[in-house]
Amino acid sequence: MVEFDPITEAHRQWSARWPEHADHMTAITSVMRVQQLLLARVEDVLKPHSLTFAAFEALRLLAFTRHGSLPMGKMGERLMVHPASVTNAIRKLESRGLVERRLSPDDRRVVLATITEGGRAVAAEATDALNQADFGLAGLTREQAAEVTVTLRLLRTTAGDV
Amino acid sequence: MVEFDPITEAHRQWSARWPEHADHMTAITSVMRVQQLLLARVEDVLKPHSLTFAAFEALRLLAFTRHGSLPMGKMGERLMVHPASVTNAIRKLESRGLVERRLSPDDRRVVLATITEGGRAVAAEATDALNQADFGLAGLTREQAAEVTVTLRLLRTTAGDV
DNA sequence: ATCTATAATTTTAATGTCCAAATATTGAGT
DNA sequence: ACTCAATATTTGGACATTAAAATTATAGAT
Repeated sequence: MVEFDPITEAHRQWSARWPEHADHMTAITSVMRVQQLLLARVEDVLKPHSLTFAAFEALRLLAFTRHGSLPMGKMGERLMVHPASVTNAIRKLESRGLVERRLSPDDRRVVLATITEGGRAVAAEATDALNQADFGLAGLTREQAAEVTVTLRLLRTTAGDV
Repeated sequence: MVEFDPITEAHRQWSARWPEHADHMTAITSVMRVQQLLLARVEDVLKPHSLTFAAFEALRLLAFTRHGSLPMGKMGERLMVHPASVTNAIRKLESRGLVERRLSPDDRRVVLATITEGGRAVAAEATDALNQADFGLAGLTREQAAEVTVTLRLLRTTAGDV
């Protein structure tokens, strides 16, 4: 709890000078702040499993696939992150033996990341922990959580996503 | 535009296994994605002014104050970032002559960051650029932008913010 | 006066993200 | 076959963020 809300204060400052832009400024600031808060919460939950959120998402994605493997590039698309970030995340998982990398037999430019048995176990435990913690959103009902998604999808749409 | 939406797909996968947690998972993922998109847009607008969003916010905050200066610690509170991040941002601004640092006469533990005339000029230009670009949210009406803020405030409240 | 706990800031080290450039491989056209 | 543009991934560089330790200064208690 903060004595006063910095975001409300920023909106006040902006309204006094550029009233027609204050709402957009505040929306951005809210997104940045919420992301920061939620990421911290989620990573707290994942810490005992030695996973970052990015690593968790990569592992979870592989566990979902039919054969437990996916080309690096496809992972970047699905996770919506830069290819270099995938390289980074997979390297770390590989060093822990949770994932293996091999060249695709079909196209040797392609690197297939494959989840190991150990990786599946860690993914299952971490998933359970996050679900129990409701991803740091225990304070929201399912309806409220869905509302957040809907509102942000509107924003993603105008941003060229979706 | 993506052929299919990775977030919708993730929701489908989650629903098939842990239906009671799918909405919370998707809300988190949406927040992360939107933050990434908006930060990229905002930083594109700021690039010609050689400012990152973090640096812009620090400069803007100083320009708002009565005397154009604030203790480092207070800046961290207002910007809701780690003290080390403030140190980092101010160091960079100082090296460009946009901000000066001096010890507080009242308490010599305190460092006062003070915006210079040059800093005010850059802040004004960058602010104008962001306002013109509606902070990357040109696709949203003021009402829609306000709705984003309201929805996320609900989330911030349950997360102990506000 | 002196000691000690508290406070403000910086430094250091570990991570994570992105971009741009480099490397390797494929595939299409001639 | 041969050339060349396109594709997949990694590497190196620039930043940002955080936690934890170190530094310096203040203020309250004895």
